[in-house]
Amino acid sequence: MIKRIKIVNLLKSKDYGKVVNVKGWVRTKRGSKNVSFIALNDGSTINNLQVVVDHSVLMEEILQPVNTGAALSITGEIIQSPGSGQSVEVNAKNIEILGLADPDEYPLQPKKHSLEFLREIAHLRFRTNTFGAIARLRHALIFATHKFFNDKGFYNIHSPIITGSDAEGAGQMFRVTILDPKNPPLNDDGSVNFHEDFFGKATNLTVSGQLEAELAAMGLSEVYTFGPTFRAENSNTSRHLAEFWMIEPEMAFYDINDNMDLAEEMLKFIIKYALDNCSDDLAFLNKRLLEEERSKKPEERSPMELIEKLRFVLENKFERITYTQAIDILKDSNPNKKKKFQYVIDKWGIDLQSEHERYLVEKHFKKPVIVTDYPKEIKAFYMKMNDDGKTVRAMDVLFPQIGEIIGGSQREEIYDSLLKRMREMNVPEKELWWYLETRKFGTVPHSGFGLGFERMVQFITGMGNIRDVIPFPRTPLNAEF
RNA sequence: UCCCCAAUAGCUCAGUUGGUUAGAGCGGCUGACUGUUAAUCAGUAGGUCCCUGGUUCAAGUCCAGGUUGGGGAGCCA
Repeated sequence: MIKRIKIVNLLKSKDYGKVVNVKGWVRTKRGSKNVSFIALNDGSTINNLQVVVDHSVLMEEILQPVNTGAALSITGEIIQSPGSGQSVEVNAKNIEILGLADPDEYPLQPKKHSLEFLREIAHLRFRTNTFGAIARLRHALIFATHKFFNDKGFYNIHSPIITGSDAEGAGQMFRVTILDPKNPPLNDDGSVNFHEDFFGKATNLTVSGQLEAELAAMGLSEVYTFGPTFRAENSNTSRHLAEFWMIEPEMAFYDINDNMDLAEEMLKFIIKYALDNCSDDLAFLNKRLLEEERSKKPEERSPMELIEKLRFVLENKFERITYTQAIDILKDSNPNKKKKFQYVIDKWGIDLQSEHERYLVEKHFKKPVIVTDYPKEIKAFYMKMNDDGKTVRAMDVLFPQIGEIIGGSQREEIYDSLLKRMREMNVPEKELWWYLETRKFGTVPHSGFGLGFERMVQFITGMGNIRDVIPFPRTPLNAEF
């Protein structure tokens, strides 16, 4: 029995004359009278293996039903390729058909398909160059994330996916219940009696692991979560999912500056990991983006190619400004004076809109920007109050094209101050008794942030729509597959 | 949820002012071809023009409603 070799390793091999077995899916088949060529891919690399079928060795009839999409097991000899597209190829001695793909039904062709079409056949899109590259990159970025934190002595914490608290304050939640929706048990006042539900209380899917991560950090010092997150918002944009993956580090003894340093170091580590380990896939995505941009108007094109942009982020320090400085810059900016902004900046205290964030990142600083010290009114209850009593130690990391990639803060660690903020913002203190207790027993200054994993994958792959960087996207009206 | 745009062959698209039998490229199939690179060449099949209703002698084309998709905004990561 000849052992199977993966195409990624075979393409690096120089064992000419060695007989090997490869298995994979046919990308294209082309032939002439005496010889046929099969481009075979097994997902181990974006590059295809060229399999040569000499019709004097193997009957052409074997290949007759083989088409794009068919799965083959091929045994043959590694040879140095006389052709120009590759250095190594395989001379087939035996071909076993593992599974055919009826060309009348199989939707993928050896041509460019629209991303919209591929979204409709998400079960098959792993077999394309683009989605293969994204899947491999996504994996590498997951691995790099764990490596980064592990190397720094952080512990990975599995925060709960089902939560009994609806006070996490990050948007609409998905209810988790085993009650009969047509006939739920009712209280005397007609409301649903959740005491009879599975957990004896109303439960939801988590919108954030932060509060639990804070609990862990209060004993383990430095922790991070990396888990699924669910938001039942009716968001229809290219950067929102109802189910996404979030990375949430939480660190005891870190102030807001330590927090920013960590965020910047982490993003750069992961980008560098991708550049160092995924060069073939990135080169392909770089080319893909370039071709896509050709159809855009010149003024809408990105000033940098994908890889160039990643290097640029890596080599430049993120700009750090306060909210107040951001408002001053925006107030004096040309688009604001000429009323080009849809929302004109007139006074301190308003929330920054996408157009403002994009101006700061893409036009003014031309690099990632971290905005800190936002007005307390537009930020969450748990953020540490500054001495001015007006702003909190929040930080948003803004990236070109995708906007907010990280949102974080130093947390309010003083019991009385936190309780005051909860009451001001109508956060139910009774439900979060356990959260408050961390401020009662051995409280320490601490910080953390949340990074939307898919937004980072978007940035690194150059994909414009977040639905294309997660295998099976969950968005309003879409839970197929 | 709001604003804008789109839906025609398996895919990507064209379709004039409303006017006869709706087209192209790619892909499929058949054949040709001395090693091709999304091969090439010849031939061939392939259509509920998104759905429902309306206007009209006549609708792929105009109007209304709906569905789905895309872009932007909000919510955010």
